[in-house]
Amino acid sequence: MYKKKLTFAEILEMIFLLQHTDNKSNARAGLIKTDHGEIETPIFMPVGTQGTVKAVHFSELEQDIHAEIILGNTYHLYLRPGIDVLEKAGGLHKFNGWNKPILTDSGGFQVFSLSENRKLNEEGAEFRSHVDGSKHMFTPENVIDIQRSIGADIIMAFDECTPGDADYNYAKKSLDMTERWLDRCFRRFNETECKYGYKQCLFPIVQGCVYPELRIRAAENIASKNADGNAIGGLAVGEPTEKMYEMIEIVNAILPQDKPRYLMGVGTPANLLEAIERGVDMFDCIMPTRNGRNGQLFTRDGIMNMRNQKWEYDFSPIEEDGASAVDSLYSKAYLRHLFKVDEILALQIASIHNLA
RNA sequence: GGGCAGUUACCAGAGUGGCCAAAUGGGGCUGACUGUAACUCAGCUGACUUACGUCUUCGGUGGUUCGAAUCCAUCACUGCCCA
Repeated sequence: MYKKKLTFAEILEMIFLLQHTDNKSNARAGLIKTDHGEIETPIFMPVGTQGTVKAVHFSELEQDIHAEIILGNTYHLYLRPGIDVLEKAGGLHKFNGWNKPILTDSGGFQVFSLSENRKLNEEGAEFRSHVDGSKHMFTPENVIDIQRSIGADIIMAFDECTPGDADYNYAKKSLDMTERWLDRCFRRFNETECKYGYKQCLFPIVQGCVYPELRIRAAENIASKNADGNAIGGLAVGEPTEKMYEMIEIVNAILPQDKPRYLMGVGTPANLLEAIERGVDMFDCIMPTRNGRNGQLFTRDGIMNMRNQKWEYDFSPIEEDGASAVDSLYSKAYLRHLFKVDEILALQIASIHNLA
């Protein structure tokens, strides 16, 4: 239980204020401070790969969904609109008009998802653009530079997101390289600064696939970096869900208590709750927006495909304003259903607060 | 009244003697989606069957043929053109 009273100066210094911890689980409630505002954790961060959260207006994000931070993606923003455009605009916040915190993923996930379009080597990853086939090189150094230009509040180390079914040897070699890349990321990060006058922080990413030995090694290495926050990557990428939970437990036992823990790319409502219980503070996932666009909801009665006839829909509590765009409707309905989970979390977190 | 074209599954529309229960779209049904190359993808969509398979279909009827959605005759209907 975190009981130390902090001075105002101390609070200002901290990026993460751990407010309460649960005594029955590893769940915590905290506050992340950035120059674009505060984030209450546990937090789900909607994904806005290309600078905009698909099918959801910023006004909806703020007023209906109460998003406190959104994601952008280095690879996608680098290709379009391009770094020169973003720099000219004064960074992504100015470019897209989102004045709250932003986190950018490094492109490590594209190393995984666009694996047919890239070649990996020690130097970095050579990509062929999925847009026009042009060749581009991503290295730990230029990925940091690009993220400096994008100007997100939280930026991510460049890693290889190892597939969930990788064998031990591959996973180990992959982790070895990710760790070397991490050192290069920090070096570059420390010798550069934000271009727009506010603070950026760099989160390293724990890899190691489903192998406890590798995860432990990775977590220990990353814990020693004393970063402002730490991420767990390479999960929900093909491994069994139980393995994912097991890895989270192993890693969170090692990662610093007093820094936010970010489980990348996860996930389903159940995944969120399970991970919060294991001490995760931050999440992102494309699932709400994609499933929203594809008409699928999570309900307490199970998965619901909204385009199927057997369901009778009652949009009345959702559509007070009579908006007509069907895809927007799906997304909003979905997002609200998902963020109903937030209500459950809110209750849990409230109970944690009461215990304090 | 004359001439021409056509009628195929829920709809549109291929198919012009056997490899056809019949391409492809749409529609319908059902899944999937986890740091977003995906407002996308996959399966099913004549009947019975878990399946193998069997049966009934291509406007109606009657033929030709070992075999017909496909050829012939005839009837019905639709569209266009000329009177």
